[in-house]
Amino acid sequence: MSQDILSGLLSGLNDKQLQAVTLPQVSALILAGAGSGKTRVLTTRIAWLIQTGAVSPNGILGVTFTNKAAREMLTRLSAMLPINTRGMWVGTFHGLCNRFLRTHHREARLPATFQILDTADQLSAIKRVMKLMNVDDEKYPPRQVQSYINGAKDEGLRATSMDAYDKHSQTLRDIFDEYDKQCQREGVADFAELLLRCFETLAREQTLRAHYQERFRYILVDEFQDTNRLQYQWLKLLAGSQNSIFAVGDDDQSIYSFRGARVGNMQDFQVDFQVQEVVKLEQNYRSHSNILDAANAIIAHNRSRLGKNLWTAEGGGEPVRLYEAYTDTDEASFIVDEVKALHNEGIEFQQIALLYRSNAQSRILEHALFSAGIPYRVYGGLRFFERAEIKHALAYLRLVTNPDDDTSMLRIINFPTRGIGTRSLEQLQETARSMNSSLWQAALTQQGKIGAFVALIKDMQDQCNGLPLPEMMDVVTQTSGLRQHYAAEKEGEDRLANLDELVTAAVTFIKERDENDLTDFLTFASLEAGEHQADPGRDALQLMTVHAAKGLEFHTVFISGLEEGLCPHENSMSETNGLEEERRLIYVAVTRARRRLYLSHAQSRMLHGQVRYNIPSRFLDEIPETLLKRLNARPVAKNNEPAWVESARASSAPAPAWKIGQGVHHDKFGAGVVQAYEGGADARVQVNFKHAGIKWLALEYAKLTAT
DNA sequence: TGGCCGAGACTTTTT
DNA sequence: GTCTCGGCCA
Repeated sequence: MSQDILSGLLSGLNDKQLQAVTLPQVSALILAGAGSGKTRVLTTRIAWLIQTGAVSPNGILGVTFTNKAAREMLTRLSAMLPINTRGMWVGTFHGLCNRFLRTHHREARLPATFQILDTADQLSAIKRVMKLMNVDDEKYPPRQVQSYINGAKDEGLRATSMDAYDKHSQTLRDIFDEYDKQCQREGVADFAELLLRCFETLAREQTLRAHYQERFRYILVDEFQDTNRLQYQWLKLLAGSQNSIFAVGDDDQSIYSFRGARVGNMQDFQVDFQVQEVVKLEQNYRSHSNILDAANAIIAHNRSRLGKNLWTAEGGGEPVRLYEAYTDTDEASFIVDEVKALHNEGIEFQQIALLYRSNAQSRILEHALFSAGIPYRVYGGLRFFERAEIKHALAYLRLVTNPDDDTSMLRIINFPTRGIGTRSLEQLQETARSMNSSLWQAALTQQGKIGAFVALIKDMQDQCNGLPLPEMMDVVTQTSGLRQHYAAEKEGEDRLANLDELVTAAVTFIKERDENDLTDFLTFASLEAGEHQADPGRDALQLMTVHAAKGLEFHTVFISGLEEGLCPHENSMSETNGLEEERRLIYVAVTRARRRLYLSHAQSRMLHGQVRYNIPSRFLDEIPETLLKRLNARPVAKNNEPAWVESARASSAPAPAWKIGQGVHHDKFGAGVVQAYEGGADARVQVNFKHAGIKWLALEYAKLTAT
């Protein structure tokens, strides 16, 4: 019986995958290329460990970066094995640290109901600290202060260990210090704090550390190339001297260094954990080889690599299409026309993605799509729990559990307006400061409007006591006056609908987790901000940045704006290894495509309200010409046809007919035999090369000679 | 308190 | 081009 499960688990794995899954208890680095079955290996490894009796589900720690990835792992796992995954520690770094901190809040020196600050909350908390400290926000832009603080925490540093060699860095350090004190006072933790606090607690509390080290015999990490210094230290601490870490990652897909991700962790890991063998998963199950060859050729230009080459058992497939547009609008209309054609051929819109380097590029594409009536969906806007009305409602709820949360208090003390103006607020803040207490404590001493607000929150606390979550949502949105406020607003319907949706979210939360704890729900809202404004169910084209596309795949991918300055982005050039990261970005983008890939650039484009003339991205030059099919714009379009149609037609005229079975020679691929032939606008031949394998070659460009 | 206007920014953002 | 923020006025 269990033998059956075991062989079922392992069947269908290729040699490398099998090797990775069945490694003995050693720390291992799995270099998993794009589309190489990484998630499958990771989950099968866990299932295999459990099924062979190496470890109980309790002894496994599985870490990912996104909630989606964590969910995916759990879902697959429960499909593989008849186990209850509920008690398993599989989750995101933040989710797991949160779990730890809730359980051991005393040792971590946090209130049991501590709240989590998201990025926006953190920024306003920083602004508050700076105001209190009388720091000039022209000299110290709050956003920069924020990235200073987060950058430090990501490295595992506190204010006390920050260098301060001049006035400026001293001030930054002081703000950092004050900010942390404020968070502590208010019982809140930002994202980075979750990790740092968990790390520090484990480092300090010997008993706790021993307990978890004893427990987590097998630690598995997804997207290891994206770990920052602190996350790596955290893993090391948990691993201790006897546990093993199974790290899966791809250095070529490291695109988050601007957020503290440190590819160097992969090299360090090999040394620190005496990794004997790096298992490389290079067989790609996603794309045709023309696409992979293009990706390989591009990434080969990077110097700092662990080294890896993707290959596929499938054929060459279609050539990579390259379009040079005159303007950004021309580029957009080209894409629209191609998308229409593809859709007519039966490709679903949702199987087509338009990728770009920066969000600013989406507008013009959206405009063209909208005019053409093509349904599309843009990823990356505000998420559900980030919407203003939702954050307002949540702020009331946060005060209900933890009235000392000043950030939430300030958000809603006068929203909807109840006559508490800037002046009275300043007085209240002054009082709080002199009492060295939270705003709430100060407010308790007040009469008048502030007193009425206190009474309002107390009333909510009473009403919510013992209620199911969805009803709490109702109580709060009613009692606070939020509903009335939005009902009276001209365009308030959407916001009201979102408030209703909040109730639904609470219902779903209870159904899925079988718990009714407000703090848990609020944590969920912070840690899992919800879908990026989705309109699912409808077949729509997918628009997103390259970053957002990581981990996804599509039948057809358009990568637009491949121009110097945009991609590689000009701002990246001043950063160390900036160019290499930009190249990895292109690599990620290219490897999203299964069957068809379009690359495009425009000679001129409107950027920041100015027309800019860009030269084609250097990355385009790195793709071998033999893999490309150029669809160039023509200055004049006849018959109202898009310019590129004519161009394609014009190039179709002379096509030397190759016969199947004919021996040929190619400068790069060497000797081969023609296997298939296609005529028409883009005549091409399929050649089976002795050494390079089967490839489709565009006759227009490939220099083939008969042998 | 809210609305309007001008200045200035503007790469990417798993949590 | 377009969004956000801060200041100023009704």
